[in-house]
Amino acid sequence: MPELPEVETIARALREGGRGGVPIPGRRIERAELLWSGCLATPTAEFQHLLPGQTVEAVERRGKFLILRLNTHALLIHLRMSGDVRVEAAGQPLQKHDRAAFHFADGLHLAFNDARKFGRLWFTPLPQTITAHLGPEPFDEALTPGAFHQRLSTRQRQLKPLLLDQSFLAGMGNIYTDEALHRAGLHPLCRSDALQPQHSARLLDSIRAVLSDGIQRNGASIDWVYRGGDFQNNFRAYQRTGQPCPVCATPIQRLVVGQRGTHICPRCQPLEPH
DNA sequence: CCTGAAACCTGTCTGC
DNA sequence: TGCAGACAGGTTTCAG
Repeated sequence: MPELPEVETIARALREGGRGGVPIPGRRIERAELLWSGCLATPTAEFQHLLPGQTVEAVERRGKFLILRLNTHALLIHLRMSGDVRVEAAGQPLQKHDRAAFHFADGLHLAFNDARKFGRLWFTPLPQTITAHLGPEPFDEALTPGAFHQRLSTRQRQLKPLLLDQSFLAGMGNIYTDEALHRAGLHPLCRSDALQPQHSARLLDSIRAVLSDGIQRNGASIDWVYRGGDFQNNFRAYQRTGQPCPVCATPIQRLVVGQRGTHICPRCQPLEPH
């Protein structure tokens, strides 16, 4: 489920509580339990020896990474396609597909659940080395329309795969990319260096608009992967094949771009930008 | 540098 | 009911 708005929603719940969640900053991890060792991307020995006893000092998000800052290290969580985290009372039984559990000293645990086993954990003293390859945050004030246009026009890439490239921009996934391109009236196969400055500005505005909407609605819940958000009720293109475009009523089409299901309005999103 | 395909996995849904 | 196939919110790696 997780793109930037979903990860942001989870980070906020872990940090501040709300939506039934409990804040975890200030809590000490007494025991770390690895239920499927394949999810740990850093050495197991450090994880087992240095993690117990550390206290959660802060919860942050960078791109789609969830970052728990501990005393000397950080725990990074990437949910990939089907990952999820739960905070619950220690008495609650672990669930099917739980891959790791962090037991707090005061009777709570944080469970990392991931049916498809794509998600990963990193336990490291230098979290910035893990996130170093990421491009700018979409809401970074330094990312001006001019700077964004510069980034777009110095590459010769199809727009959709470029927006999905985390080293170009951090946090976009399949849903929000389709939604942003629809709002901007740009075709996913349009070349990034074919955009005029006004197109780039429109795209940046659209990206920020769909991400803001998603965050405001606590993310999107689809299929059996559920988070509790309701942005899925506001999709204009994503998974709306055959349904009318909310702008011009033309049926939404599905195509495949870069191996990803892609949804467009053929009328609002012509190949030649205008 | 760019594109497309395959790989990593399990679960759900559709159609025969 | 069973079964094959398509599809799924992501990322990495490799061939051309």
